[in-house]
Amino acid sequence: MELTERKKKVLRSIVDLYIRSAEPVGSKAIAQLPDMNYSPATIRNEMADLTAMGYLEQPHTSAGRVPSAAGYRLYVDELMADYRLSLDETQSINVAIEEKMQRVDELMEKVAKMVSQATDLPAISVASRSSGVTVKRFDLIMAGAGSIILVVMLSTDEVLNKLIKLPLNVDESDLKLLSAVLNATMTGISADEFTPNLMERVLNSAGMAASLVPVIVEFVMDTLRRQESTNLTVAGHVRLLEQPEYRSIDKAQRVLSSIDEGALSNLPAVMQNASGTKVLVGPENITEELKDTSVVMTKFDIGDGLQGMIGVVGPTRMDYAKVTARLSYFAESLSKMFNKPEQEQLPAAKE
Amino acid sequence: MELTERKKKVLRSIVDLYIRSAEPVGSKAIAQLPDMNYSPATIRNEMADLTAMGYLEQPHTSAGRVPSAAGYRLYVDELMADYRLSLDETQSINVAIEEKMQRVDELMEKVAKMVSQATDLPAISVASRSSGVTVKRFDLIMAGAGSIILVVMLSTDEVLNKLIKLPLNVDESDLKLLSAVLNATMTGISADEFTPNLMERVLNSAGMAASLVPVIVEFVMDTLRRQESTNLTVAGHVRLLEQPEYRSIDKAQRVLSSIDEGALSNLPAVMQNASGTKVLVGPENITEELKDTSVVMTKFDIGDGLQGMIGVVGPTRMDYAKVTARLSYFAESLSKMFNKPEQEQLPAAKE
DNA sequence: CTTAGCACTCGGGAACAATGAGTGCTAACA
DNA sequence: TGTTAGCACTCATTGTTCCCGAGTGCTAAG
Repeated sequence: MELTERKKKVLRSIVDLYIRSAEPVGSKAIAQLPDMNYSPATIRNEMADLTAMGYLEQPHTSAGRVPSAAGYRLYVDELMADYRLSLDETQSINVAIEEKMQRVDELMEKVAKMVSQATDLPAISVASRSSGVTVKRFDLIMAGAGSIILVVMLSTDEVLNKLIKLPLNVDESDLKLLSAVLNATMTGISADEFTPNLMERVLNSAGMAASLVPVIVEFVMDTLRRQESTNLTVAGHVRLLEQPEYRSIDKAQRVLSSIDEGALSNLPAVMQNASGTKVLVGPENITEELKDTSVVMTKFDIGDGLQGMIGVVGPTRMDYAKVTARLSYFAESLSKMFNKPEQEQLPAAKE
Repeated sequence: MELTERKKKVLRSIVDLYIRSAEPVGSKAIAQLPDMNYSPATIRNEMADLTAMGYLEQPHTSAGRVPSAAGYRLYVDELMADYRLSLDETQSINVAIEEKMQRVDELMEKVAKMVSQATDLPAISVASRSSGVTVKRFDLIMAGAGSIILVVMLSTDEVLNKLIKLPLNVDESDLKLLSAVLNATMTGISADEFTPNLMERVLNSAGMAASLVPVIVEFVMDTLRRQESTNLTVAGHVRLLEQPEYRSIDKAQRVLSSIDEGALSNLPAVMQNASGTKVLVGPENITEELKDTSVVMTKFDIGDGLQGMIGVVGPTRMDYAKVTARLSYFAESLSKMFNKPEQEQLPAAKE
């Protein structure tokens, strides 16, 4: 059975009101809305229908109506009006993004904080990688007595290093040999393509510095794997407490600790083949504890084969329109920022 | 007026009981304790005295007594019995510490998580540096078309790097010259010893690669400053909600957000010249919001001029003995771990 | 100095009534 | 046939009252 226009209008109004008030909405309140030219009684009839159809719920006989999960779903998919960001809002988002940032993980942490602040809700962020990472280049630097610095440049242009202190003596030429061997055999190889066989080969041709090889290999494998693992950051947990549905400590605690314990860690997988902004309404969430919690997520492009995701966690009754708008704007601005030609990398030399 | 032995015993018992129950303690409960051979009436008299002296408080006429801040202070300083860690406890702490860790900041994050888990309270951790950090050594690596890797080794033996992409052409020999200049002029210099004068000198002798200098200097200064700034990590916020005193959302929210907003960031300064474990009881805390919250902190040594601090945030009524014991044990184990000869750094080459 | 006894205080919970927002249904109206 | 006014009914919430009991301080006796 298809919904009549009027039913849609009523449903939308109920969700809108409920989002604002967090309290069951009665027929009278709806009837009083400016562009609703019907009496409470008529609205009541519509509400009874919508309840029968599963879009609304009634906490108890003498209370107003509350949207059901199906109601939210419909709202999000069809009914919700676009929210237009005000100039103030876009500006404060832009200012936030302009802050300088360093490494990817630190950056994602900051992004999460910013999103949380912009939405007044806990926010999550992840950076994940579509393709396997490999090493592009090895360098070994002799750094004083018994210290060697290993510098590794990844296929993503990220550079990592490790200080190796070792008791045995190797000299510059040994290192040169070893680094040549490494560059010849181990570049372009992802973590799971590395075989004991290959290890054997490297060891055999490594000469004097062979004892360094296991340390190096371990570091590299560790690094590559770490690059692939997506590390989910959550920021602004506390803001969940501002929401009326979490005024009961028990509930708040359950939700917050399940988040702390990684209940959201499968979100990246869920988003994998989704595009744009995705809304997970209450029961669509995987974990039991989060069943009256919703998640809104958006992807954005970091460049270098890295994909970012930002999202917001909140009560099922959250202002989807507003949240979605802010997230999209954020995502867009971030994409732009990452993909514009890197210019301020090298400011014109002074004088 | 000095406290009699019996008064001390009563006070200690009251605090002990209150720590467990979180509820005002009455004379009867104290009188019933195994080694308390007095009647409730006698205890009442003592309690009246202790109240007059400011060590106890009475929420209302017909309730039991609750320790005042002064009461806790006395308890922590003189009365509290040593808590002995059980074998189970030490073991689980050891297991936690054995986990492998990488960079210092990541490490401190993990430590905070561990401490929080071990104490069932929110935990904080900081690593701070007593002396200024300087650069020990510069290396520049030519990494393919227009890419240069800057590798910097700090006085702390930490190694950092940055990829510089630049449009202009420099060759190996230019880089050699520049790195020689850098090593000659800018090593051993801390962030605030760097003068425009020095910058001038470096620029003049840098030759072809002079346009790299500003980027390098900016990175180095940034890095050095970042090394000095102490970054405070908080973990396990949620556990605060388990405590009965934070069952009121408003209170919990106030405390949690003031923590989130950095209310604890001056703790390192407070600890600076303290030694061992320090307990900050309620009102001794600086921020208004944290006035019925206490903090227990311990220092430990990371080596390389780095100093670690771990601590716990909880209600003023917290089990100081237990918390202190766990913290000290943690601190000790961490110190040991960091300062033992680095051996597994280089496992014997296989075969 | 210790303790039994007792009158007194007062917070918290149970029981109960009043309030009012909201509903569903029926009947009248356009 | 769709809309609306009217009305009886439901039920969560709020306020009131009352009672209970834990705990106290004081006094007087041991």
